[in-house]
Amino acid sequence: MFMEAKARRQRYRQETRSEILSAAREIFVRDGFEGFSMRTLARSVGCSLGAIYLYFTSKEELFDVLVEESFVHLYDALGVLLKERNKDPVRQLKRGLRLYVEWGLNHPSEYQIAFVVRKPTKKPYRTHRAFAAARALVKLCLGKSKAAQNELELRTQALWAATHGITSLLTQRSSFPWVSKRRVINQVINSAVQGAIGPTNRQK
Amino acid sequence: MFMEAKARRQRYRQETRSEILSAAREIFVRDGFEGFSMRTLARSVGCSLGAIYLYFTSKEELFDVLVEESFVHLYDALGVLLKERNKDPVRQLKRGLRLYVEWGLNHPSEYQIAFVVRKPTKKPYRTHRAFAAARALVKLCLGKSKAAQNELELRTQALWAATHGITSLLTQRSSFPWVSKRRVINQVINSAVQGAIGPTNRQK
DNA sequence: TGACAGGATGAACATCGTTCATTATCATGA
DNA sequence: TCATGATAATGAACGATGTTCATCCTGTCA
Repeated sequence: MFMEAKARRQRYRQETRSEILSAAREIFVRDGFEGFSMRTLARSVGCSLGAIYLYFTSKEELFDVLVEESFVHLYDALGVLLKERNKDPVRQLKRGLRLYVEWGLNHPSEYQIAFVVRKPTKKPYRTHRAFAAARALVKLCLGKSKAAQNELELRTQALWAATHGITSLLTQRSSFPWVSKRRVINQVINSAVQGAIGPTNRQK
Repeated sequence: MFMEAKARRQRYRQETRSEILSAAREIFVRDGFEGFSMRTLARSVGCSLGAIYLYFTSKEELFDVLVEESFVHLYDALGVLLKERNKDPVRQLKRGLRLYVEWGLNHPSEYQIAFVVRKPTKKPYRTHRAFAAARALVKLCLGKSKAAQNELELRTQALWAATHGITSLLTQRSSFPWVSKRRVINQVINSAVQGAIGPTNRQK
């Protein structure tokens, strides 16, 4: 009769917290990053403006949670790839990168916040799981070549940079006269993967 | 005795406009994008807040001019490359891309505004001269191969995307544990160029 | 019933970009 | 020389933003 009250309190608290989050996500997806305001959020939730600050210390923290939540799905999708050991690692790697790009196209606002808007001085998002998956696949592709394995980190970073480039441009400047979004994605990924798993013949 | 006054007016106007621009650039470079406010600008210039709106219709237009000014130097540097016809076009292309990346590293705020922050829905898309320069060099590299030339635009776009990716990441997340900025840049550029001038063996 | 803890409120603060009625400045025409 | 008209410049104001806080309301336990 005394823990019960506290538990119910906490449960209720968690509940309204989720309501705020889902309302925030709806506005965020619909109106984008600049269409979002704490006041419209409060109106949508049906509570006062100050109430939101009882559940989130700031707008930034709210976005952190929102983006982190969204990234989980990407993590999961990429994690599945790693488990399929029987497939050709190069094809797996390309599939993973395509998943990454497509996820960015489907979640432009989240991608923008995670890699663009956010100040890098804050704690980074846990994008490293996706990065780790890429590194593991590159390692598989490189095989037993010692020279290439020594460049594993370098090659993975470059691979990620190129993939991020096309993702960022397609989400941010979708009105650019792309010859074909799908073909450009493939061209970028194929080139980057080829370079990542190729020989270490870089001059100087 | 009558055009003279008008001319002096215009000269003076141009002068204060330049003063505003240079003060704005200073604040912009020092405090970044969010440290910038029209009020601090007015204080720095030594005029009232409203006065700035006599010379620029909005903060956005002011940034447009600022960024456009900065880009001119990049254009010039890349334009020189195109004039040196005797060199190996592949090396020229790589040099141009490295120039592009380095320019981004030296002008992170401008790069961010031009390709990241800015909404592309404003005035119609004006493909940059830098892109045209890249396309011209890729065309040179491709030689007489008809099949490859048909993919000229595709290959250039992918090349730009990869280069933008590393530029964007290095400027935005310079605290990421890059194995070596210089080596990553080279790895990205070498892979992307190799892919851009390679055969057209892409499956489907 | 009364006391108490915690959720919720709405007014307020500081700041932002932008606008506008008003004033100051100054070269020119009578 | 003085009035006129055009333009530069001002500062107060508007609406909007994120955030805070003193004040209520509400439900739980002795």
